Amino acid sequence: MGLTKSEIFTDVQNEIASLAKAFAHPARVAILHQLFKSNSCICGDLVDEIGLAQATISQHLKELKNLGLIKGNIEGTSVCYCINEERWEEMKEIFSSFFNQNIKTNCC
Amino acid sequence: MGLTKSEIFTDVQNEIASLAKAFAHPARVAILHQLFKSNSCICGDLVDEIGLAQATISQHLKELKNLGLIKGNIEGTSVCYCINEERWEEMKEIFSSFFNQNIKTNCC
DNA sequence: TTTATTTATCGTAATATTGCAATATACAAA
DNA sequence: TTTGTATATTGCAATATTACGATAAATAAA
Repeated sequence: MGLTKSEIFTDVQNEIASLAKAFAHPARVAILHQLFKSNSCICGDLVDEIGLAQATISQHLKELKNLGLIKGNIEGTSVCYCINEERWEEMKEIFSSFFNQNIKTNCC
Repeated sequence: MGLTKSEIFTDVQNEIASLAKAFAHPARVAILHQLFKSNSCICGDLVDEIGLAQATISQHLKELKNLGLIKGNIEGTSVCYCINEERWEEMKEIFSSFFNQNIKTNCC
C-alpha cells in the first residue's frame, strides 16, 4: 500500500491536501519567504541563500510552479521566480474557508 | 539522502512545515472536516464515514494529536476526538503571518 | 469470568519524498 | 564556433509516509 486513496475524498479535501504539501517542507517555505522579502528572485540566489544543492532547489521550485503558487520568468541565462499573486489569493481563500469553520460540537 | 535538513531552516519555517503536514493528506483534512461539522466525534464514526481501515484512521488521529490540533477524550470503550480550539487559533495565526506577507518586488 | 466492543500498536509492504551528483539544455560572451 | 554561466532533468540512494492485517489493551455487558 502506501498509495493515497484520493478517490474517496472530496475535491476540496484533495485540493487542500495538494496545496498544503507546498508548505509541508521547510525548504519550500524558505523559498517562499525569500520570494516575498527579497529584491532578487533569481534561482541562483535562492541556492546561495538556502543551503541546498542547485538540483534540489530546482526541484522544489518546480513543485511550487506546478501548484501555480509561483511563476518563472526567463531572463537570459537566469530565471526570475515570483509569487503568483492571483493564485496566492485563491490559495488563501481555500485555507481561510477551512480554517474558519464553525465548530458544531466540542465535547472534550 | 531523503532526510530533511531541518537544521538549516528557521524555527518558524520548520513549524510551518510541521503544521502543514497535518493538512497534506486528504484523510486528515476529512477527519478535521468531520470534527468541525459532526455531532459525533467518536473514532469509530470517523472510520465509518471515511473509507479507510480503523488502523489507518487511528494513525492519522495520532498525528493530529501530536501536533496538538485535536484532543481525545476517553468515554468508556470509545474515544471522542475534538478540535483543540486554542491550538487551532495559534495555528491560524502562524499561517496568517505567512500568507499575508507583503511582496517587496514582483518582476514576473 | 467470559464475551463483545472499541481503540491503539506492531509489523510489514508499497508508494512518496528528499537530496544530490552527473549530465543535458539554453543562452551569452568571447 | 567555443567557452562559460545558469537552470532543468535524470538516475539513484535513502528516508518518510501511507495503508492495513493481526493483535494487544481496556472497558462494558452478559
